[in-house]
Amino acid sequence: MTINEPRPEFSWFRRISSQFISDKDFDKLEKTSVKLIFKKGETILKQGGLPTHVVYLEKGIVKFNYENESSKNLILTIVSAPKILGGANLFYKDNNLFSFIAVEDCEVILIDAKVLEEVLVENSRFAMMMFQVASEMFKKSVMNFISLAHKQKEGRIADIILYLAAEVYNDTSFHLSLTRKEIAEFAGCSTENVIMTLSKWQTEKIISVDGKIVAINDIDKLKHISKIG
Amino acid sequence: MTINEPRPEFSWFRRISSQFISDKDFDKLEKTSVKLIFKKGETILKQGGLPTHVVYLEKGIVKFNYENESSKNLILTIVSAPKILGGANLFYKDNNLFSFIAVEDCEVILIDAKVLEEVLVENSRFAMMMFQVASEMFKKSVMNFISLAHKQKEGRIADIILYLAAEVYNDTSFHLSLTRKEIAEFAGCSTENVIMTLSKWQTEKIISVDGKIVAINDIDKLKHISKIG
DNA sequence: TTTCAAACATGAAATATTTAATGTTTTATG
DNA sequence: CATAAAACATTAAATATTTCATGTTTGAAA
Repeated sequence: MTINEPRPEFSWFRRISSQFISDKDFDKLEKTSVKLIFKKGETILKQGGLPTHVVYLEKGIVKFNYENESSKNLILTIVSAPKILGGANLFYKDNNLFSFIAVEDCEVILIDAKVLEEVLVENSRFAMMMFQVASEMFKKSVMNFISLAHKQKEGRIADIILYLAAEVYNDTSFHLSLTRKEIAEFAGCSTENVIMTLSKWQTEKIISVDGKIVAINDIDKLKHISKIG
Repeated sequence: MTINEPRPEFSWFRRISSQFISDKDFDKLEKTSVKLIFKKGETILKQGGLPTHVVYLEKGIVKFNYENESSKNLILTIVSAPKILGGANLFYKDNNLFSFIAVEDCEVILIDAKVLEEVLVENSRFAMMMFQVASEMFKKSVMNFISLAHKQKEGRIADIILYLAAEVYNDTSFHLSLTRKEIAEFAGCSTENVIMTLSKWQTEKIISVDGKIVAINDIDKLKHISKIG
């Protein structure tokens, strides 16, 4: 983790915020913010810690990771920049429910939570927008959980591949930055199951896998697997 | 479902709101609200419908129910009155992600979402408080899902019994208003599994079950089962 | 009160999933 | 570049879970 000067850009966040708050208020946020660079695998915000900052992800990919008492991980969702990382950690005063961990090198701006709250209180439309953003993230997690509860492994892994293509990499073929173990933690199953399923789909020509390179060849078949669970 | 006159009381909601909004604003909410009574099993708010109202649960118990394409249900969480039913349905502009269904007879006040939004925009501290409440609900669902993903059936069912005792019935012995099937939909497992597990715990004297009456005899053992998963 | 449907209950068979054992490949680091 | 650790991969055995078949009990409605 290294500190990077000078002042952060906030480009995407500035654009969407400008509809709701004044330049003065945005400057206030910017002045108390700090830009950091996290390398793959580094923890941006730790589960159990106090929510002193709100994370604006400017570049990179982040996993929402829950670790239980036995050190088993569960990935709640995975998001790509640009995004305000909210969910339960935004507006929520208790200790962070989960960690944010960089899945790829990330550029991140940490916004002081106190200052943000001041700005939110002064700009209720802005607050509403931020809550919408947080709800959006919540919805992503819930949909993943629903898949997890309703479907068998194959349906869950199909959902994850489809989700990654549509929402994270924005392409049907992509360089997978997650390990098989992480996909398993996302799907709530064993690593072996992920490996076996991907291999099987490879032989069935539904996807092509070459190490970290994944390409969806037959998205309809994948969607069908997702549907029948 | 029957309409009940005259004006709703809002007692709990009025009390917590009074710290944040004026009587005038509260009256505005009250005037556009309608009090309804739902019988056990009736749907208060339907999945897929538009979030035209925010639900204030004055009396009773409600399940958050998600139904998938194959008509299989998943219970996200269960809450008891008094409570503002939020989560993704509050402040969220898309169609409702899930239904609210009465698990026991309920007294409910439907608040016009548009009017509430007006009041929220005018009273940012009140808005923040409502966000907190919604986040609280979110946390409950997420914790249930985490249990679901990390633990085996017994750990999950133990979590549910503990949750119901602590958060819904506020007693270690209670009249269970859920069927075994509903517990299964909460735990994400088969009905048979719930029945077998409860019977097993009954013979092990961890709980007493007599039809709908459930009593926790050995809460430490139950917590241990929850812990080891 | 009778009757029917749903809920509750149990055990066995079928299926899904994890664990363990083993080996190869890739990746990071001294 | 060598080397160790992690990731990837495959299989069989062990375990967990669901499905199915069957029967009893309970509760709501005619």
